[in-house]
Amino acid sequence: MKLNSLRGMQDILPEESHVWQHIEENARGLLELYNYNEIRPPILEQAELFLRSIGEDTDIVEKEMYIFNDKKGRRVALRPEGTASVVRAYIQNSLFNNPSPQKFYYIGPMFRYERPQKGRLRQFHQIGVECFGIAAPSVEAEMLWILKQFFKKLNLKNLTYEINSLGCKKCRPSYKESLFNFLNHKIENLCSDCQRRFVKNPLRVLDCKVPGCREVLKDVPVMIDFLCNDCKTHFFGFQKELEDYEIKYSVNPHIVRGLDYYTGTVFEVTTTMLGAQNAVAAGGRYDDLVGYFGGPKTPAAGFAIGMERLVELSKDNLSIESKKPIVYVAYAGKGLDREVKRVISEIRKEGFIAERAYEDISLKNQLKKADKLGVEWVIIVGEEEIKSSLYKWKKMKEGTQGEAGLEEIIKLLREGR
RNA sequence: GCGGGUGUAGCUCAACGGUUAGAGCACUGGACUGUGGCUCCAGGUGCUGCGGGUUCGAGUCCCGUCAUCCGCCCCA
Repeated sequence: MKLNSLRGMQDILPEESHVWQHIEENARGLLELYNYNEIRPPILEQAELFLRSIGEDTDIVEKEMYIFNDKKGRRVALRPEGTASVVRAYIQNSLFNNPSPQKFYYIGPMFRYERPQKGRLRQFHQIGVECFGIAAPSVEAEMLWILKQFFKKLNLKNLTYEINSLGCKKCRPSYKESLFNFLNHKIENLCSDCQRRFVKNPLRVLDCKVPGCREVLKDVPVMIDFLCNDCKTHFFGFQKELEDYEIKYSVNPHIVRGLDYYTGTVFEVTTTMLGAQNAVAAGGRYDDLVGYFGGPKTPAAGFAIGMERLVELSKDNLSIESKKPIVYVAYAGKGLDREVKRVISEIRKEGFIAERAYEDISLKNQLKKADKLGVEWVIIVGEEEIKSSLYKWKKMKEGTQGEAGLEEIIKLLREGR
């Protein structure tokens, strides 16, 4: 019986994991410069955490959650996103008693039970960032700035920055009412999906791509026109900051986001290079969520980057230093294992990735293996060499070889690096 | 959850419904017992995704199923 990985769950093999490591190292380095520090919440949480934060009527909760009962019958779920867990950790550990702002990042797997396609998997990975305690738009503006820096480091081009404001508890209801009234007598003109959306979550109709719906939506009221004074001030302040950072953005009133907890600012970074899955990073403000979960009323904002999409976009324009071995230590003759271990361990001590034969094979085959590994140097240990304390070295590419003591060989390796 | 494409060796792909299913690359060993690449030889390369059906005969046609890819929904 052949065992395969589950649908939508992929192995990240060494060749690609080097790209992942490169991206992750860049992300950590950059985020820590902005005083974001890593938090590692569990991957499994009480299902209710997600049900309540993301929203019962969202697609994520309705059909995409990995949710099941554990041995004690508790409802648990694999996290479909990171924010809810970080909010939970923030409250549970009373981190609101630490000086504000509290800033976190995480890198790890998320799970959504969806139909896989290009750039979309059931287990996927996000780099997520959350900032608690600051209401000013400078937080989310800096987030876009960080994203821009990050994408620049990874050599990514052709990215679009779009922003919107979803309003707050005060102003969103009047907008929703206006939207409802607008759509209510045009409902026959909407596609079947939108008719369903209209009942469950009318905001969703806004980003429908069906031409007929787009036509209906031509003069649809937009949230921005309904923002209360506070939200308006915040949104304009946000845009002013983006201009300070010289980030080219556009206001897209149809961005609604798939999670219910967003308030005010939302943003998306998209590309045209990934087929239907165009969002590379997205986020926004969620000023009510901490309070909703019983913490002190705390403004917050965050975003997440899709790792797989990032890897897909960047692997071709990054030159990742290969991690293949530089040196192969071969032996010629029997009973030389101790000496090989001594030599190779000296070489590794110097920081060179080194490989050797682990079982008794001919020198010829060792050379063959060394060649296939693409090593630059082969050091040959034999009885003669032990007697003279001089080892044969061979530079594979040039085919040159010579004899030298271990000290001198290490010097050669250093020079050749 | 819905629609479409594709399933043959580890990989890329051939084979009119008709012998024992092939090629290239990769892999392992040898020719070459202390020297890789080139060449040659030998060799695993395989329940043709799985299960039914049609047929004298199915890798090939039909149905189902699973997997995968692409799209829809939605999202990172």
